[in-house]
Amino acid sequence: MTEVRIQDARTRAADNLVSMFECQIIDGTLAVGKPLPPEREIMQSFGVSRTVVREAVQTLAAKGLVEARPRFRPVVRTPGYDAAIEAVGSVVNRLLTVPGGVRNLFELRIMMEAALVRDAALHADKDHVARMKRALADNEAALGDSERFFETDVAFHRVLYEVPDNPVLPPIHQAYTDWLSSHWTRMPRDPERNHVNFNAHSRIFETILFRDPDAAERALRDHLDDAWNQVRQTFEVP
Amino acid sequence: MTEVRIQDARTRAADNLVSMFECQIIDGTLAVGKPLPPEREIMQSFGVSRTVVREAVQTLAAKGLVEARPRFRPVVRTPGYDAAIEAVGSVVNRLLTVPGGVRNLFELRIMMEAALVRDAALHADKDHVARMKRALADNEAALGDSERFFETDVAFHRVLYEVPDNPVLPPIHQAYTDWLSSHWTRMPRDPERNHVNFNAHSRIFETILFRDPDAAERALRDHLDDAWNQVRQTFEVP
DNA sequence: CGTTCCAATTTGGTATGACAAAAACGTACA
DNA sequence: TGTACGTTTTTGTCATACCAAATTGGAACG
Repeated sequence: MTEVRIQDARTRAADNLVSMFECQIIDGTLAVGKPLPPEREIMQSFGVSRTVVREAVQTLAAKGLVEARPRFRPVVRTPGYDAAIEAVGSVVNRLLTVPGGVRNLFELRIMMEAALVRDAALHADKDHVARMKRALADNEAALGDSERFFETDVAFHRVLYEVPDNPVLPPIHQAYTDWLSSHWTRMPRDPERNHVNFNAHSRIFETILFRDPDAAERALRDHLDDAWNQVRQTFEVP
Repeated sequence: MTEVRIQDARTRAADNLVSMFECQIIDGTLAVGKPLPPEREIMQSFGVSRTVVREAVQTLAAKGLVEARPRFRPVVRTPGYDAAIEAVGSVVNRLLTVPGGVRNLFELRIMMEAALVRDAALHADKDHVARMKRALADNEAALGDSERFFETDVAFHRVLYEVPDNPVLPPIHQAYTDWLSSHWTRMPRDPERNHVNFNAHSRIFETILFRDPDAAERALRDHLDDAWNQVRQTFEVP
């Protein structure tokens, strides 16, 4: 009985296993939500040791293809854009520590949200507008409570990511807030700033209502530039 | 000698090790480019078995924090936005297989490049314009060679990602082309389409020269929408 | 017939030891 | 000084063992 060994000296068995699993996950042989076979079963069917199997599974989990809670069987993760975001978490966190890292990411966010408000000004329908209006009302109601104001602030911006109806966008917003929030929360919260931010949100909303993309972009850039200036001292040491 | 065990029943030792390494990498204890300590040394200093150490290292590699060539010591990777892109590769590939996955990603690209040409029309300096001009010339020179035309096509678009001078953007362009190229290359290449695309590029370039962001965005959207219509039949089965 | 509860079994997490092959190292040699 | 060779590390993999937690199966019970 000759074992089929796809393995020369310069490839790890675990990596091959990972590739196998990736294929089986993509083509549906391993169905979403279903657990992987037991490790001992895998090692038999692939003719490798359990060490290799475990390393492979660990890698799959790190890549975000399976969800592996300790002591439970790893289950094939439902393909979602949030998994993708999660997979980059570690690297991004590292990038944020290098000089200019936060700034680069924040500028990307500005650019993206500028595009989003333009899109909203042109294409937002009644439902989107209603959601924005509601988010704005929540925002106003929380003017006195800085903690809640932060939440409603995030929620207002999130609506912008929902307008184009592209499932990639909301997870991106989630990622931005996750990654940048630690820098934001260090910022001193005072009610006066809440008012400034709320007014900025109102202006953005108005420009969208007026279907004026240029004004919308300008309002948003003013808002985020201002926000950036508030936060920059927190971690920039010039 | 009491071992310090940060470990209750519901956390894996390997995961803790990964966290430790992540911290040490971020705070510079593990310098960039330097190899990790030998596995046997790690297992002693952390009081875990080699199995655990190997799983941790494998995970670090999957996350893109270290580069682990087989048989070589894993070296701490230089923090780059390309590493982040690479980390999501597996998940994205999977997303591209689900219905509408390619379309979602392509629309994100359209939105982003629309923002980029607007920015270029407003802020591109002489150097950027020169690079675009050159890329366009290469593009024209390759009109007869579909293989080379594709390369110069990509190169032209890349310049757009270089204008804002944000190091996040070029890797994003790289990611787009990596992820979508497999779908593009299946498209029939005929010289006539090359001409159409070249003309579209020319138009985009002109509008940027004229400092007309609206026209630039329109030209780019026309270009990419057209490209999308060409590719859609390749993988859409309506 | 359905539910609850307990024990037996399975399975994941970890440790240990072993070995081949490749890399790193040091030494002798040209 | 530079190169070739042999020794020592070190990685990749396997086999085995053990514990504790999770799963399973069935018995007891309502």
